[in-house]
Amino acid sequence: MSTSTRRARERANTRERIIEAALHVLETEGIAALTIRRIATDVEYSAPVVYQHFANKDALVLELVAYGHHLMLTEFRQAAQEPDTDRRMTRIASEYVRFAGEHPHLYQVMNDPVVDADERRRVAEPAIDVLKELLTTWSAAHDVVLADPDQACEILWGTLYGIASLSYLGNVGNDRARRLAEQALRAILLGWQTEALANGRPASS
Amino acid sequence: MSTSTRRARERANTRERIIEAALHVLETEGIAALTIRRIATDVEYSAPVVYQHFANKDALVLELVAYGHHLMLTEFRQAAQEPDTDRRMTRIASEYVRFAGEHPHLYQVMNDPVVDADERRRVAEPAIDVLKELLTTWSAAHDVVLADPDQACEILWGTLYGIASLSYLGNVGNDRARRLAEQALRAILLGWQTEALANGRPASS
DNA sequence: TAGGAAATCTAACGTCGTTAGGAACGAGTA
DNA sequence: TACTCGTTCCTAACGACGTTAGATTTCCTA
Repeated sequence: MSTSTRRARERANTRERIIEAALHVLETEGIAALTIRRIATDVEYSAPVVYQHFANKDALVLELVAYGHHLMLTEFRQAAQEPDTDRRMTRIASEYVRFAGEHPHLYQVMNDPVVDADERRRVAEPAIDVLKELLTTWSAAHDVVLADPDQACEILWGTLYGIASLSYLGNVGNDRARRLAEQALRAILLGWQTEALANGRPASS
Repeated sequence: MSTSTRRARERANTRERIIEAALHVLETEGIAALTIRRIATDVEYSAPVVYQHFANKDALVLELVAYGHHLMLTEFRQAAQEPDTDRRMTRIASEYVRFAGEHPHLYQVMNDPVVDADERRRVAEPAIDVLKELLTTWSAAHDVVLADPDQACEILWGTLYGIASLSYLGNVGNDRARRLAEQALRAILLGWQTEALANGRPASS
């Protein structure tokens, strides 16, 4: 009995080591270096051992994607502690882009079309939920009734993703991208605010 | 003399056929099917022949990327004919996202980090310039002085890219993404307008 | 200590991008 | 017409990839 639990513990341990090795390779050398053989070598095993812990390479990569979103989520929660409602939104924007700049390869994999769309959406959900929550409190604080909060959240998420991509695709530097994101968010929110102010009817119709 | 020109013509012709075959494979079967051997088979040659026309696969792919931007540019120019200044901007947004939805695999390759950043930026430039031009006329028509028009253009470009990506990454349907893009653009522009109106000073500070 | 399951390895398959080396072709010249 | 030479093209191969099969070793248990 005790030996079987120990074996299970060892199994879980090597599984974790594989993930960590994969993450290290990805972050330090990019996605091109992320091969099964390379990862196996780093954990001092032969390649087939990896397949005892993951069905295939995609499953392993998905684990990295999930970790990436987890990491991003914690940074989001930190930014969400900002008391000022408006500044909180721009900080989220800034943090999002900063994350993409600090973990370019991880960010790239997090949004790589090769990983299954459903899985990608699933692991991204918690982070999106934080944004949604912040948007809700923002709209309440400014008496802005959004006709479709989900839609509004998707707009913000897409905008942040796009501007962060400008950075990691090399179109603009990360610092500049952060400013762009902050301003984009500010402009969108201000637009919704004025729209709601102009007609008593809800914004984002 | 005449034979050498004929040979050159034939060379250029097979080169073109290779590009067309590659484009066809990409658009109909996706990037995973885009292999040198497959393309060579489709033009009834052996694989090494491709390397007489392109230094490597990346060079061939870059040709597809350039074509994609060319295609997008023509659709942009068409949308730019819309007389109404505001509607013109939302139409650009809509067309951008529609393009991504109609040519998902091509769009994916157009923004794939594996193609060189400088080259990618270079081939994308004309399309961005159209957007910049439209933004300039828009700001003039609304007496909105943008502090940094380039920055403003980058924001719009990034936003469109992000929201279009929501569609091709499978987060939202294409029709919905088009509406999102239109609204995002509308909100941003309205935000800038308000900002400019509020203080006599320029928007997008 | 013998047996059997679990863990691990080596070797291989098929595919990829890419290159080397030689065969076939076709135009200009003796 | 026969020779030559540059171009064009193909077959074969290399190394690396993800992945699987089968043999071998390790280690617990009875």
